[in-house]
Amino acid sequence: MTAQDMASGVALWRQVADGIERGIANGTFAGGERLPGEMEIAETYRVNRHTVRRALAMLAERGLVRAERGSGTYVETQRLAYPLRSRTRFSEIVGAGGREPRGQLIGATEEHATRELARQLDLKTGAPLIRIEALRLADRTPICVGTTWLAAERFPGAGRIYERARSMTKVLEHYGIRDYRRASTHVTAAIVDATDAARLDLALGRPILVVDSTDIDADGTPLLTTRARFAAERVEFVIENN
Amino acid sequence: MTAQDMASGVALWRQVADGIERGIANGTFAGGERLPGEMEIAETYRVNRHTVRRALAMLAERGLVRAERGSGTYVETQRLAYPLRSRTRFSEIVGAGGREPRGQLIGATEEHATRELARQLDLKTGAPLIRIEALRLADRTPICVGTTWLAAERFPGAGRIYERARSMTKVLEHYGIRDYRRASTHVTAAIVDATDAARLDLALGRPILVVDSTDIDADGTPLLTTRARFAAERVEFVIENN
DNA sequence: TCAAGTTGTCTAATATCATAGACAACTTGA
DNA sequence: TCAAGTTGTCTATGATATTAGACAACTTGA
Repeated sequence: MTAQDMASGVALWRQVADGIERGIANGTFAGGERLPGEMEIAETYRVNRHTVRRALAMLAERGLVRAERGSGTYVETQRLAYPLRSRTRFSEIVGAGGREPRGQLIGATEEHATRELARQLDLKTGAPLIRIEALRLADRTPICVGTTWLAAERFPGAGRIYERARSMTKVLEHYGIRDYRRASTHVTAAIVDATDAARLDLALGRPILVVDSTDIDADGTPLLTTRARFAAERVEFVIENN
Repeated sequence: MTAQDMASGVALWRQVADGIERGIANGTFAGGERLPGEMEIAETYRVNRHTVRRALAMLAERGLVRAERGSGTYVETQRLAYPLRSRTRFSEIVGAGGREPRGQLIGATEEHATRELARQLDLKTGAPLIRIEALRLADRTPICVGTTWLAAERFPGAGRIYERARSMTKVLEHYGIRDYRRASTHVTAAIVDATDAARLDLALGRPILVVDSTDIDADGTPLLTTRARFAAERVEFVIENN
């Protein structure tokens, strides 16, 4: 313990915790990676192992790391802070966190509107729909799979356009819609099914967040409705109360 | 002491000191003004008077406040926090502190390069130089006098241009240099001489900080070298370690 | 299976942090 | 001059932070 540290007014364990957190934030310790052993950390910070343990306990409580007895302490895969607002796009959210957003088309098919889908899109039951299945990733980590339904009459060939653009915003732009917003958002939770588990690279039995949302244009006309399934352990919805 | 404070890892006296320092920085407590009494501060922060005293002792040691027995504790004339980075300009630093930066040309003359100046500017000994002497102030307080040397062949008439622009950045822009950066910075201390004492409005015998620096362009070619003398009691250099 | 290395959990001693009270020394204004 | 209010200094006590050592429980790879 140096004289500087003694006069700093910041506890040693806190300094160690801050240092490790910085390392996680700037990529020195990547998500899922194993941290140096407690003894090694203690030596690098010239501090007792118990002090390191206290720092790690704080980081563990905040969910940044996870200790595994006998093995080591690992950087928890960083949860994506996902604000639920009316005008944010997946790419913006991921980009804001310094990660690269990716989109991947799983498939586009045609089907007919169920009563529920018809109600949400303000169509008649049985109306032709385009169903787009897409996977969204941050860097190489799958975040969510989303199923989007659009009216086939208004958006003919939307599936092929999404395949090239890989962005629903750009698909709507192709049809001349530059301004749209979230009309409603419903969030619930479930257990992942086998299909989504494979797509999301999730173990069976893991929880997912299910988000049903409908987007409308400036006139209030429904454009599309989406059911997105998020890997709960990789995302954290943020509702801002201002 | 709340549960939050206990787990923060930051000592109470440090929190109080930071709070008072913030108050000084944002103008809640102006320079020269009397702080609330120790008892009053203790009550506002809900801590013991001794804890406040420790906070004030730290601030006093850093020169931000000065205690006067029987009277009170007063805010010392604010020291300018001056970051030593490769791309910051005097005007930006002063402006960031909410003060108005001013520059004042003392004089511009021609002279020949000494061996040392030639080495720094990558010229031959005896090469013609332009020597610009300038005073820099924050609001009405002199902060430093700087002597800048430029190669006369590359920057003909730089003195007159500085006189109008009052900014070395703008002088370089005039010669088509939009990007330049600090190549080296050397800091030492000395006692002010009579000439600089008058310019800086400093008492004789007061310490100054002497900063020798050389700026280079994007290609690494030396553009100018400067010896700046700062009134030590009005400035505090900040070196960020990240 | 075993050795080496890891995290988890005890006990213990020392240093620092924070509170509490009392009084001295000093300044200020009535 | 004097009372009120200020900072300076001392003692004392309990809580927290930090270090130190030992051992258990567990994982990993040879």
